[in-house]
Amino acid sequence: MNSDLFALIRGRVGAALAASAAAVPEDVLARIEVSPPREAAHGDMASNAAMVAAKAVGQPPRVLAETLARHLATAPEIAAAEVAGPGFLNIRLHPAALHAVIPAILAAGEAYGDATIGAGERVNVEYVSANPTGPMHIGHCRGAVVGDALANLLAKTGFAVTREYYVNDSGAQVTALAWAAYWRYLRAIGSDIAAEDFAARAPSGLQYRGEYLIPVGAALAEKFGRSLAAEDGGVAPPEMWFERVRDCAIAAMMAAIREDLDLLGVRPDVFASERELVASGAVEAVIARLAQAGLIYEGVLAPPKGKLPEDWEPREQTLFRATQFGDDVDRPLRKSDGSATYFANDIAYHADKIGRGFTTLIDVWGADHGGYVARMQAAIRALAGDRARFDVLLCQIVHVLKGGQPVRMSKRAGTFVTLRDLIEEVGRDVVRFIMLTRKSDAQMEFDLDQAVAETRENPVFYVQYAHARCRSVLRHAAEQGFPTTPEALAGVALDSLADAAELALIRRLAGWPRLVEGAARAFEPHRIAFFLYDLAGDFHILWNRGREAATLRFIQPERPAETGARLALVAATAMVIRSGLAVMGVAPVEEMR
RNA sequence: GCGCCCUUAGCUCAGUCGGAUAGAGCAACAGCCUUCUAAGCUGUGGGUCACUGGUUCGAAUCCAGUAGGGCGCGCCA
Repeated sequence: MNSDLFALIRGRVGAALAASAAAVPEDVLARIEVSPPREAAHGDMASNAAMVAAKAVGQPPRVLAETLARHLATAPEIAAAEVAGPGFLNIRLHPAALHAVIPAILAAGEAYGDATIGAGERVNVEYVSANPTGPMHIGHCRGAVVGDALANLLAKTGFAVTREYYVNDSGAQVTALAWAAYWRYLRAIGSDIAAEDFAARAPSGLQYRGEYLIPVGAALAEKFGRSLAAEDGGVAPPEMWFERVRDCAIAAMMAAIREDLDLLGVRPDVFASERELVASGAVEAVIARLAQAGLIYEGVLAPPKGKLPEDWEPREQTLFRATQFGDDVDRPLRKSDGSATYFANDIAYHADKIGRGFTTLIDVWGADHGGYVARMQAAIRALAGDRARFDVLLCQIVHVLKGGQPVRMSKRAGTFVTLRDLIEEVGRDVVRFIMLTRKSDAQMEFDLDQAVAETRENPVFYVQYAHARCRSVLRHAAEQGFPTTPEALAGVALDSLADAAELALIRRLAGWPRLVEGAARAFEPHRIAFFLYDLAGDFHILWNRGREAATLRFIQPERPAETGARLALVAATAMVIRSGLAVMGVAPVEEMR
């Protein structure tokens, strides 16, 4: 059977429509849905087909629906189809059709729900891309998890996914990092130069004062001795030390970031270096391309409307005609010293991705970069027209709560919560799960107390608990001599599964492929978390029924046939939970401690 | 001032390319259980989907405007 029951029935509806009416346009067909009904009393599935197609067919919705219902009633899976409301088709399935979901799951394993909508299209998901200027903190964490889960989701639905991290190892922030590391170096070789005195001598002050650079200073002292300092152990001219210190500092920061990512279970396929990109000439090449296309000019931008910045003065700049591609203003590509802006580098980077053969580019950014989306969109349209699709997922800020109080984070005060701290406090799987319990563009509160609570309030616990219960049942059954392998359970008779709670659980399982596909199309990995929470709820209900009525327990030693059917259902449930957790990058637990 | 995102139950949030009587958890209230399958279970109340207008068979969903919140706004990345 088709392993997506909803897709199967949608096919039946399509066939019924083809048999009842003249050709219906493609765009109308595409709008036909077969979905779970809001009310369980409406049956197993509902379709809007008659309402959607009524106009094209030239019949009132209810009349068309009656015709479709008659055709549908002849389909082997369908027990009844009736018309309701303004023209809904309510479809009731034969129990056997629902039951067939279970062996399909057991046969497919974690691959149940895999789809082919990606058709092998090459997608590049760029996420995290934290500047290599310090350890990762909570602010980076959400984007890392969302990007990683999205990549998993797209891979599951047939896209050829590359996970990429863009290393901003060029520019002012990295220069500031080099100076900060140099200060730590001077301290390491015995200089007592104070932070304020050093800041006065560094071109952009001393921006990174965190203790995490102390080991970098020590390593520099170890490697270079006093050779990077002036005779008196003070600040030497940058030509003497800058590149070596910078490279060393970046390497140390990237090593730390990779460790942090690894703790989180994030392992990018590609680390793309901005500095290498610039060195390769790609930026000048892409500016030349745009110039050739007539999309660059020297001009003066109008000041922002409303209140004028204090230091505003008109300046002539090299501008990209972003307004031709939907942006509000044209955007500068060069600073006044002639060097490229970050935007110019980023255009070159995205052009590079397109050049590597990706046709869908997805960037996961912090919400503070929201104002940047339109110009990047414009640049990509200018370069690739409609040959490449570009989407940005903006991740809103995460507020951390402890004891009901917000945990204030300040780099300067040194109180920011690092990713490592967070993982050590609640665990990697909890971090990943919680980060996916909100739409990415909604603000989120991360309640440290709730994250480790063992109650229904904690979705991680609730879902893991359902999986552990499933596994526990299967372990007990195996001890009592019941077959519990997927192969064995895929062959058992399932007729006895007729309880309302059992059928509700099966319906939920049947919806997994549909959910996966929808989440992938919308780039919304958080839907997986909500689905698993609901699925866990359905399972827990069934489990609790057994507390009251012994005959509803999964294992019935005197009734091997019913037990087999229930074990198959339990095994299928565990499999779908595993499958969902795999997308989220969370490891399923076999038992609760 | 302009642009983007957001506004759904007391709280935190779901809500599928527009679909039927808008859902869940928490909190509140009322019962049950006091056990063994494992950290309780069942039920009830609670909504002008920020507001106003529009599109249509049908709008929380799309469009326009208003109010409130977040983010951003020429050589930071």
